[in-house]
Amino acid sequence: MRFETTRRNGYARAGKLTLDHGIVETPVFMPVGTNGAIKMCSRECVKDAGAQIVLSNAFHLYLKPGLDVLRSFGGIHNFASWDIPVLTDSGGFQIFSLSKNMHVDDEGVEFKSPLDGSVHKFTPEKVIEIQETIGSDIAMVLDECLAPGNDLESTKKSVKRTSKWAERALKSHTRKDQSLFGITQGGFFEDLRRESTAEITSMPFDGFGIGGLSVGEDIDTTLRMLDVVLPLMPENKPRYLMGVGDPILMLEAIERGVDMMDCVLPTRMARHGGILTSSGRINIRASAYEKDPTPLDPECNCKVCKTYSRGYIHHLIKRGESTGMILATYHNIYFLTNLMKQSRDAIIKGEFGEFKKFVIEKINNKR
RNA sequence: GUGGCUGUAGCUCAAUUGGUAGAGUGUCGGACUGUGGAUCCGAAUGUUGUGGGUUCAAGCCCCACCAGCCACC
Repeated sequence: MRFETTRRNGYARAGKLTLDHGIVETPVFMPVGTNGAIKMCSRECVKDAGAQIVLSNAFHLYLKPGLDVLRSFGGIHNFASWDIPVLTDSGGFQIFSLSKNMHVDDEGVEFKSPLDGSVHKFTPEKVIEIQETIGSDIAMVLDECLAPGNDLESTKKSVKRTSKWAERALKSHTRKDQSLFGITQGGFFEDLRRESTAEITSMPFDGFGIGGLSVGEDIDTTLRMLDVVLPLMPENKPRYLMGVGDPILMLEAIERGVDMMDCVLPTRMARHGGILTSSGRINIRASAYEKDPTPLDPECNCKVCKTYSRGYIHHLIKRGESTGMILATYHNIYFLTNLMKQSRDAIIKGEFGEFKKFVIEKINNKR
């Protein structure tokens, strides 16, 4: 892996990430395909919508189809016929989001499969093994992502644990053609955020994730944490803000120096009729769009917006037609990849501040 | 034609011995951020087929009518 920042505008950066399966221009949005597919979007559509890299998930792929199948195909690229870079999340987030059936200790995480109730144990080493089998271009270490509301003491303990896990992950990682990212945590305590960032970034990872944000806290808190953390991160390595896909928050993150982001929100929302537009989010199910002949976003140049009306997609989504979900998903992915591309262009021109202000004002005005 | 059953929210149905109607679904909004096409939250909706009667009180009891279904001639 090679990463270079080609241009900077304040703290915002335009960069280029070179991976075995392709070059990724940053800032970048990465659509999420947990099970080896972006829901409602074929590989062709994903690429067509502008995605340069996609996410998958060690936790889910390990459960199904399982390592045997992945091994027999020689990894996710061959299995899913994905010829673009793939990043796999470790499953750390699942500890948090599926915590009812999990038990965490210093050794690792024991959990019951939500699919069949079987018991499994993830350790930092196991999660590396899984991701090496998957063969993703970028692997993430196992971390512990706490829910908001944890006190200082338990968060501190969690930060220590995440650091220890990071060391173990580094030691067990063998594939030279796979990059490994560490993940910083720290809840909503500035000191712990600093501590975690210092510890994790002192280790020889290829890049660094910022975890545990956008998990229910308000946006001011998120931004405060970013303000604390980003200046402490190495200039020469990519920074990945995990789980953020709100346009405004993405722009705020880019302004502070974030290079990569992923989120299920745009694709999940699309399936329920949530459409991202340049003048804010709309719910296409609303009866106001029943007879609307205009495109989802009049300012969008994507294929869906050039072809279909709001009224038609309103009808399809309300009827649960997968075609409606497919069209909405395509548009939302296009919208975010396009927003990233525009951000990049603005950074290169040295106009990111103005660009961000313009976009955010437009989104806020219409609502 | 005769006998029986049924008629309650758009739909499918609840409502202990008569005490002034609820649920699911659908509809209309909203939430969702390292993926549940999942889920959650909020809202609206009925002169209980029609017309009478009994009763302090009727979706429940009585009568007539209407509609649908079943059975038998």
